[in-house]
Amino acid sequence: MVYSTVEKIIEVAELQARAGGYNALSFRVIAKQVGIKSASIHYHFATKADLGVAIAHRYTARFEQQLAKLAENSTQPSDRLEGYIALFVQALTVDKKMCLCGILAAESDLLPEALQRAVQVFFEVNVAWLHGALFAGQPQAKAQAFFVLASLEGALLMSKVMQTDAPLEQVCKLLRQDCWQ
Amino acid sequence: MVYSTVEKIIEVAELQARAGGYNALSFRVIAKQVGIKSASIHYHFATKADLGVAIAHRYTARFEQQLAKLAENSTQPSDRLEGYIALFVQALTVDKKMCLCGILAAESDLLPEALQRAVQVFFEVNVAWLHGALFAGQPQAKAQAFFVLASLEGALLMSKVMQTDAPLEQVCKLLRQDCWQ
DNA sequence: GTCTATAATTTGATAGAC
DNA sequence: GTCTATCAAATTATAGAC
Repeated sequence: MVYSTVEKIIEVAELQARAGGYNALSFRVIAKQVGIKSASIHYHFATKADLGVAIAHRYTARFEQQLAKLAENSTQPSDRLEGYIALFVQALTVDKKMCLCGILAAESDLLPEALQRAVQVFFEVNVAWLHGALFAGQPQAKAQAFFVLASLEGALLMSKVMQTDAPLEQVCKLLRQDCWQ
Repeated sequence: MVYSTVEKIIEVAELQARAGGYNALSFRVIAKQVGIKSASIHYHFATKADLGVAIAHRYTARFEQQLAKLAENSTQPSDRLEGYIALFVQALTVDKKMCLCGILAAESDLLPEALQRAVQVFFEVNVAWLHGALFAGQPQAKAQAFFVLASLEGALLMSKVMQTDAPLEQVCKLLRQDCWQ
């Protein structure tokens, strides 16, 4: 796998933001990890806000690809839910990081407007997919979509700070039970 | 109501942290709002980490008082759930801010250790209360407790960034329906 | 308890050479 | 595209006067 400098910057920056949020992003720290100087980052991203938006866009795009694959690989809503859950379990157990847009959403009051909007899109995309691919036709489809996403974001955040997978695991268990009782 | 300088500092700092997280806290900004100089804050809180811990402690203590009052005022689990839900609805619609410990939990990877622990306590306290006051005796009490807290924290975060109360409202609606079906 | 003054560091960003 | 050099501003924190 060959990465361009831009891709490396975004990758490193994403991991940093997923650990400490937007204000934890530092051009110098990113540059050091990429192997360039901080001034060079400005060639690719004029401002920090631009970099933030780029991270959010790539994160959302990657998520969308995975959602599309989930819908291809399974038609059963319960199978799709299982795949959707796996995305959040991976964040916790493999990446050992928050959901990028989860942490940015929490900080959204003080984010640059363009970044706020980019984070908002992530949630709209997810709610729309859950609504259409999991709960289509159900009487409270929209509420169910909110519920699944909210409980997974919240459980991820709890598992991070409580330093145990239990919250996310238990929430997933109840989601599997309750979604189509 | 008369406030000491320490109380004013904590109050202002809490609101700031609930908008942008730990790194958005600025001694100078806090000092200006309180009406003192930033150096004076160090008289009350030696380091920024100490201030962070103080905010989290007061936030958790206030929450605990409200939880105790909820348990006093009602014995019906469904009534207690209603009161519990109201705490998060108030954060969104009155304070128009995140839950302090929700936003700090998201950032927990890069927080000072003492603050990490303080935030962890908030979640332990809430899970314990939900477990005992709402789901006592139920087969999946612990999982239910995780579920209620996670979905409310997540819904709050979604409502903030999507700039609509819908996610929190819909999640609350489903919680009322599903908790004791 | 609060102040002034200042240290030491880090921040995002720019100018201009190569 | 990346570099060096630098700027202006912001950061937490400390020393010492009052």
